[in-house]
Amino acid sequence: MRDDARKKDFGREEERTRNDEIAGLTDERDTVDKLRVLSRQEYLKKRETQKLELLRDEIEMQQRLLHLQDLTLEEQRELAHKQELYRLATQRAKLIGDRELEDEGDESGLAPYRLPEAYVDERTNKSDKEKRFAVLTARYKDQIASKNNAKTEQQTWEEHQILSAGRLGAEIRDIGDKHYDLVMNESVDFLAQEILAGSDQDIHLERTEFDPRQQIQEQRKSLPVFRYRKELIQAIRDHQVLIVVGETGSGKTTQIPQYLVEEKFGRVCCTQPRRVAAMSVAARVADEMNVKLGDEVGYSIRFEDATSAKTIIKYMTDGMLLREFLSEPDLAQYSVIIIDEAHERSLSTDILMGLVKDIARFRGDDVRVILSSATMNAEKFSAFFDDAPLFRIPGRRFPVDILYAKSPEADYLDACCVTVLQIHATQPQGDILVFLTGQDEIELAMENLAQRTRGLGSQLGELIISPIYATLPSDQQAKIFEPTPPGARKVVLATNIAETSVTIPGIVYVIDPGFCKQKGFNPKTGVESLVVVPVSRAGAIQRAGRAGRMQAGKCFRLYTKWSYLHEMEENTVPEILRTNLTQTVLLLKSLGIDDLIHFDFIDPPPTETLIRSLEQLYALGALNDRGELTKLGRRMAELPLDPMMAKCIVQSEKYDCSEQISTICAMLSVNNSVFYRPKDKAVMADAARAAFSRGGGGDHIALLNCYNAWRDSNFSTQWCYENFVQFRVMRRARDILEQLDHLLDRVEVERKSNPDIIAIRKAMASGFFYQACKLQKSGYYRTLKNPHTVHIHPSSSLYKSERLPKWLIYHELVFTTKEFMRQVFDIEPSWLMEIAPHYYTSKELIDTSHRKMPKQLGRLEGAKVK
DNA sequence: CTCTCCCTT
Repeated sequence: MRDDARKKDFGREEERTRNDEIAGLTDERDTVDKLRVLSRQEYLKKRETQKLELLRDEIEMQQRLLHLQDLTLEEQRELAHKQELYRLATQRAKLIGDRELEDEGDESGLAPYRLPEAYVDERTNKSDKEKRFAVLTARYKDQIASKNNAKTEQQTWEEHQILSAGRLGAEIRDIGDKHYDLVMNESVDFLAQEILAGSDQDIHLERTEFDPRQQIQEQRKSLPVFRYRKELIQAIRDHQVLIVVGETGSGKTTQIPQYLVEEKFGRVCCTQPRRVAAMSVAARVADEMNVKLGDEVGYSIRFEDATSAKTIIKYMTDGMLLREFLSEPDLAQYSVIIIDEAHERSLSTDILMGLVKDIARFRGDDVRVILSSATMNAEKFSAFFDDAPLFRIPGRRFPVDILYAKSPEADYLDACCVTVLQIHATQPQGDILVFLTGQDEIELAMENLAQRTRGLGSQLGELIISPIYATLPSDQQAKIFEPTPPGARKVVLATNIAETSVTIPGIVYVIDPGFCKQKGFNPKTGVESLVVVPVSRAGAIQRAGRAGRMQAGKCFRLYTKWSYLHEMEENTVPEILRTNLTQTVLLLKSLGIDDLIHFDFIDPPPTETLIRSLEQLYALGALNDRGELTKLGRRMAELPLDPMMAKCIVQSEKYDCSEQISTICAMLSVNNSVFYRPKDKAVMADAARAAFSRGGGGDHIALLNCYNAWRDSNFSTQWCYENFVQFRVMRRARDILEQLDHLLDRVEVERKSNPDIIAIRKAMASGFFYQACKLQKSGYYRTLKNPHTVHIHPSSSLYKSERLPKWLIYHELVFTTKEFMRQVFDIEPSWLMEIAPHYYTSKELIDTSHRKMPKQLGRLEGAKVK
């Protein structure tokens, strides 16, 4: 308190001196100018770190955008340029420390470096879409401008590509090359077996060198889809549902909506499985049509709606369209519905397909449906939509040689590293992409590679090792986009993120060990799992394709051709078959779909999953005993949360703590790592994390404390850094909280604050009573319903508690090496009687405190006996 | 005494 007051006084003092200074000036205009300068100085000082953050985000954004368009050298160079700017700017910030920005400029006689214009309004901290997209689209404009030069690097590059693409299935080298013996004594033998054919007949484009607008139109005409325009439009006229099969680079996502608008089909919506894709494709199309983004062409994603009454082409995430069904069940505003990337089979896409099929029947000739997919699953989609015709458009890709291991490898991680070095020693220039299963494995591989390359520096070129996975802080993610220096070779160790979400420039070689981590769900126990499984053939093809984005490439599969053909599944099991569907079931119920067992799913989920969801919704009071949606259920469906959390929010009113519960729900929603734990600073990170749970109350209260502390720091990045908290994740939690706060009005919950941790935990328990468990004599826990043994996850704040709580509620049950409860808090059994008398009998909730319960020591002994 | 594959409302 006192500290705060002093700070405020200090601020006022400063202001006073400044005002005195200003008062000394006679000319009013000078005053204004001076004010402007002062405020600018103030502004610069205050916002420098945040601006750096923005630049970094922008880099990240652009990197994510890259995968949507064909990569050009311009794009890469611009990105590299930005990264260099960012590097210099951060370096400079470090160097000058507290010195005034203006001073340095004077000393050197040069204007100090200024960051690009911020596109975030510093008052509201909201992004200004127009500015933001001016920054984003500048890239395309630059590209067009530079093409007007006599012979650009772009042209040279493309000419080179045309030549190299001519040799389809370029020579396959014997990997057991003679250079290789110099480097190491072990190797992995490969057999060259097949070629993932390229299709690049359209790469040569004719150029007219005048108007940039014309250039854009020329570019559009060069896309493979263009030559099929007439037939495509005719097919759409003739058939209500059409499956468009086109590989990446065919231009289907950007062009088809434009053709439809040019042919006056009416309003078009096009769904994407990812947010960045929806945004960047919309930006691209707005540019091609020469309109302002958000007018005729717009996008709609969570937290951002860039559409208006004028919008005729709307790109959106699939989940967003699903939400639109709630307010407009027949989607009457759209004349054409395009579901893009349907082959990815995301949960939302699958549900959409069922709903859209129904709409198509209901609305008749009034609506057109287009499913856009890669080759896989296309026939299946056609069968689902009553044998809808397929329309095939060739893509644009370079050939990739595929090599299989001669015999299975026992230790694939080791085999990966050996193969990396084999490629490095024997293959021509080009970066390597290795697919691994998770962060742990990536870190192991980094160590392994570092060890193997130690002392080899003089014999081989430098090997730059970069990791990439989703929870890696964004500044470290940026490393994979840095151009490889001449003579060196980059190795990117990636998770599945590199399969679809991020495209890394310069990759020529792919190493595929054939595994990935995959989420699963056991409907009988409600346990989620995250286990390593073999990839499907479709996944393997997708991975191999990553080698052929820039030039002809090679893919090394660390499994035999026999296992590829006989042991691997054809397709990845769609998400709908391996997730908890409670939230989806609630959504469908609120859309008036009563008979879920017979809903038209393209792949019907296990009946147990649906029944479990229905039971849970009944227990929560969202459905009545006839399975009909209740008023409570309708309110819960409005909230973009898991029904258990939605229930907590609705119930929080009773405990006067809706603010606290909303905060906890927002923090729980950003499920992945709020807390950052680098290996070398693990002790410090753990200590910082422990500080949030000092007052007790379990992990949920710790999350609340964490958010509030960050809010009290005025959402500072520095604070995040000091407390090993990920800024990116916290910012997302803030967005979610803001959205929940708006929705409180709609679900008629009053905003109230109550810091009492008992009230907060009771409110949380009113949604999660379903997931309670009780300490056993063994020192382990046993769930009350569907009894089975579970363990507190070691990352939990209650893991090390001296006296283990007798009763716990968990947020999530995940099987990895054991059945772990992630995010737990302790409760009194009497609360369960108070909250869910319909669900528990008093017998189940007998307090056994009179009996002797084990402490931490006893638990360990128990483990030893077993 | 363990890590959290990837997405989305």
